[in-house]
Amino acid sequence: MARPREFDEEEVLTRAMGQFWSAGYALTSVADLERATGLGRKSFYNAFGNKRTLFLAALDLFASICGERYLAAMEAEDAGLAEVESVMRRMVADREGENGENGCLICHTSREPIADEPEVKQRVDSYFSRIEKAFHGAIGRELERRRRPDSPADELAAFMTGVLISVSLLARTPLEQDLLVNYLEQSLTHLGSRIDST
Amino acid sequence: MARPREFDEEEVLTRAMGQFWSAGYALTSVADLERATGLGRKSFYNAFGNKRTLFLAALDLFASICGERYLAAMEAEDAGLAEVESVMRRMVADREGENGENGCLICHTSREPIADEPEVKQRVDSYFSRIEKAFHGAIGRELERRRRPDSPADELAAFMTGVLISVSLLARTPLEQDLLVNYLEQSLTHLGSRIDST
DNA sequence: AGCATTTTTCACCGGCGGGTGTATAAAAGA
DNA sequence: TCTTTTATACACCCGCCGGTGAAAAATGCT
Repeated sequence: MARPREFDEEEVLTRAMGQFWSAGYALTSVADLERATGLGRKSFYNAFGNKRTLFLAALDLFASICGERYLAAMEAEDAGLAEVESVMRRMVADREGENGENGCLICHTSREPIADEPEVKQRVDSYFSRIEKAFHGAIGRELERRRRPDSPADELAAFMTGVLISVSLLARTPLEQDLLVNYLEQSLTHLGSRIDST
Repeated sequence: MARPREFDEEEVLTRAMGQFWSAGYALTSVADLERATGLGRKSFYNAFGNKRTLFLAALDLFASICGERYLAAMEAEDAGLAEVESVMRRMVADREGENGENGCLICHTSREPIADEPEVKQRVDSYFSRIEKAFHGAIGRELERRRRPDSPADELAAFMTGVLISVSLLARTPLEQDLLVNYLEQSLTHLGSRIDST
């Protein structure tokens, strides 16, 4: 019927996400996206509408990737304190890998002006609440296992949510990796000791 | 001898700082600065050179103001755990006041592209290390008072540095104030318990 | 008053921002 | 082969960006 596309939409989206990830929305120009994806101007607009729409798609992709890599382990039926600890340690360790210095795209986005737009805000809020629910589930189960029905799972889940988001935000700071590791380990010590004894 | 200025340089600097504070460096245009200060284009360039130079001055002003408001209490000769706690609580409480949702200018700056420029990087680093030293001093004194010479003042100071910067960064996030208060209180609980007992 | 000096006003510059219109190229069906 | 449909290449649009030039206005000094 017509001329076929010369690019794979999913791969382009992945590259675009990488660009937003490292520079943020406001500081990514359409020229940057062309460079990152290899697409021409018009092909880009034909396929994705505009910069904003592409960004929303990138946010969704990121949420599904990171949900899989980090949150899924804590959302498992039998997840407990061990899973919380390993996930958090993986996050900090990942800072040393590819794109690691970039932290979490959604956490950064939450601090950009574009986060005021409803379609963005909704995505940020739902990701954040997914984080909190994941912690609540795992921590709650750990407390149940130790037969502490009246324990502060709410408080601890909210605390760990703050820690997780902080780690992502601190990742883009000149603070040394040592300090981040120490920060995380102390937070986990606190979590552990509050679970051990009320 | 010559025509006098129609503005007070210090007041203008303060207003400019406010603008950078709420929007950051990259997202503040010279037009924004004109609006915020009331100056005309050329007056502005005559007085401050350019946007970058003005920003450096704003950073210095901010460091001295915040150093006074927060760090000074912990840097006092006899400061201990009580001062650490009250300073941190003040920071979180300040989020509800004027400019409160903006957190700390220097913390935000550390995550902007301009932080790569040496003159900026140096200011950020020195402010961060001042924070860490302030914590180290107060926590160290508290530990001495309780006769714990072999205690982990280093670790705890680094931890609290992470907490302080996190609070500033989280301030610009859609997270609820409740969550921030809880995050801080748990961190202080951890600090207190690690000081109490090794 | 007249001059020297500085500040202010305002028009202007080239460059880059997001986004579009047009012409051409490539495929499928007839 | 010819038509239809869609994708590409590329020139182009206007508005905002940081920064500047030139002339007017306001002062102190003589």
